[in-house]
Amino acid sequence: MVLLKNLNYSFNGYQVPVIPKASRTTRGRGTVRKKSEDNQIQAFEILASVAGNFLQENKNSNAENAVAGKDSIGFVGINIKDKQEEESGSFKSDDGCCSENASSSVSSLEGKNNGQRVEGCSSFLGNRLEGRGQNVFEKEADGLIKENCVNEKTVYVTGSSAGVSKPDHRASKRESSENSFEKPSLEGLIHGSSGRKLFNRDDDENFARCTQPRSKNRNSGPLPDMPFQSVNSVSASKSRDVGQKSKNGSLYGSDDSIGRDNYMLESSQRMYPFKKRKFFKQTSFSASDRGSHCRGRFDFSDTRIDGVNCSAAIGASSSIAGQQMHTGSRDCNVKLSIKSFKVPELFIDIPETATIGSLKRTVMEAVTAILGDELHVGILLQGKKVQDDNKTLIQTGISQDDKHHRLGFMLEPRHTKITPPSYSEDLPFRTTSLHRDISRKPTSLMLQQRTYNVSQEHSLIKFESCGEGDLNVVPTLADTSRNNTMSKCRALVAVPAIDMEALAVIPFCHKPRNPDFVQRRIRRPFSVSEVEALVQAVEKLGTGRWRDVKQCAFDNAKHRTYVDLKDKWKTLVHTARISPQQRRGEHVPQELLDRVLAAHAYWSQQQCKHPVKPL
DNA sequence: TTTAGGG
DNA sequence: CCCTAAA
Repeated sequence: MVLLKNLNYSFNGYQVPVIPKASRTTRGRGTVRKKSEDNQIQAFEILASVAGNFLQENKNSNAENAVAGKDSIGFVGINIKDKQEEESGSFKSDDGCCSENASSSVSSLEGKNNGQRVEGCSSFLGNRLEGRGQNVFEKEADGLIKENCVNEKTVYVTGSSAGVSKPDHRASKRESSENSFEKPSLEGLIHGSSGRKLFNRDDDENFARCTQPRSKNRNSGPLPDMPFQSVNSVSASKSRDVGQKSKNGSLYGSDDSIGRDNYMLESSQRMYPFKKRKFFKQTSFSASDRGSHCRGRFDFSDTRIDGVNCSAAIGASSSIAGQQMHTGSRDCNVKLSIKSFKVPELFIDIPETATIGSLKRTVMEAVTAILGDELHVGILLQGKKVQDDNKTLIQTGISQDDKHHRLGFMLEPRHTKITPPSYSEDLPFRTTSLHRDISRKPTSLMLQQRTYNVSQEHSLIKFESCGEGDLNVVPTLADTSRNNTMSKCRALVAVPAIDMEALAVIPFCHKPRNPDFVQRRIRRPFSVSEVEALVQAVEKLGTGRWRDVKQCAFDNAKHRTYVDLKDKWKTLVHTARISPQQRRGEHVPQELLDRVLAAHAYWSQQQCKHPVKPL
């Protein structure tokens, strides 16, 4: 979560594909695989996780206190016909404060018109229901749909496919976010707003800070006893073109916005969320089925309701595809298919002097953060949070009286964690010339830092105020600790007191918890900055201590695992060995590649000749 | 959980 | 990036 100042842009309806997150981080094509098919809540959670959606609390007029993500995003609604007003009362807050947690309903739609389309409907807090393909609710002429109560965040979708979409609430007076949700193009989506909040952002560059020599904190354990000199000599021997070059540092001068742009482009292109082959075997539809239609059926009790065309929106900004529930004890499968969904509304704060490239990147990060990982899916049943993951749907009563079972999902941050980066200063491998390079960060980075600084001043979050507004929690065994007040209130994006580095830290983090589904992580190319950080860390720690490398240089980059670093190193070595013409992707400065080779050579020797030192 | 490598 | 055998 980042609370930024400067220029504020809000992006409405930035459409993104559903990106389920697996154990670690990610986005991108991914696979959602279901291993077991029991209809447990857990399964629901996973499915739900596929469609994430955040609700950006946007109504806080007080910029200083603006907190994004304090609301969990409620999205998927299954067979919910009744308004949640009654229930929502318990967690509703007049000022949009975090008291109401995720369970509040943003709007309730009752889709009854098959085949009708709804576009740009329902924008609560900037969230939009995305009507794509067929089977979407038609937006009502009067535009009611898009007027939703800001405080209510869950969109309920009726399973039946008949009727007219209609909002139950219409409190929001936001108009700005109206119907501009189609494309993520900056022009179309940005609209200046002021002093508003923040959003999650990923920490692509966090490592950078960690990389910089700072007070020690060696969690990594003892560093190799490598004589500084010898190291130097090693690299020096190979270099002259290696170490020496670094003093120029020109490599960082290159505007990496280019890379960023590519990155964005690439990202957008790889938004494809799942691996078709693995996605939800039981269902007939594939992830590629972008149209948001749902052929699911709801079957509570004995009555079956064909949910053809029930698609509609998934909560706040997601589109749901299909669902199916059976009552029986044997054949009861509940199927959900959540297609793409839109990112609610992103607020970006960026200095006027920022470059377009950095803006793009910022947006990218914001989106990434939102779709990233660390999300926790909550299941709401009749407005109450179901916390026992082990209960079956039946036990929970979800597959019974359809009238009373309003099932909803919400996304919320797992828990916030801020890990100050650490980095030991002595580099056994490099000489000071390197430090110079390292310290010289790319423009974009600087920009970011500034941004962070700014936000730092305004990132005060009040989780405290989350006390009572909580949902009525269905008393269950599991997850209690994790889902108590704190986390509940924090909703998707909590903004803890931030500091430069903390900002970079992903606001929510969670552990993989649904082993049933595995999704491929989205590809996230290493930026030059990251490569630099990696190189530096490896120079210092060697090639066999990825965990330490991770801790030292990428501790805050949750999306980079030590395995990733190891893999990256592997590719870097390879890259360094091939001709520049053969290299692809963002160009890594030759200087860095040289260092890679040098370090690789050095540490290889160290490894082979155990305690022996090279040269 | 980490490493180390192949895929 | 993923998957895994080993450690």
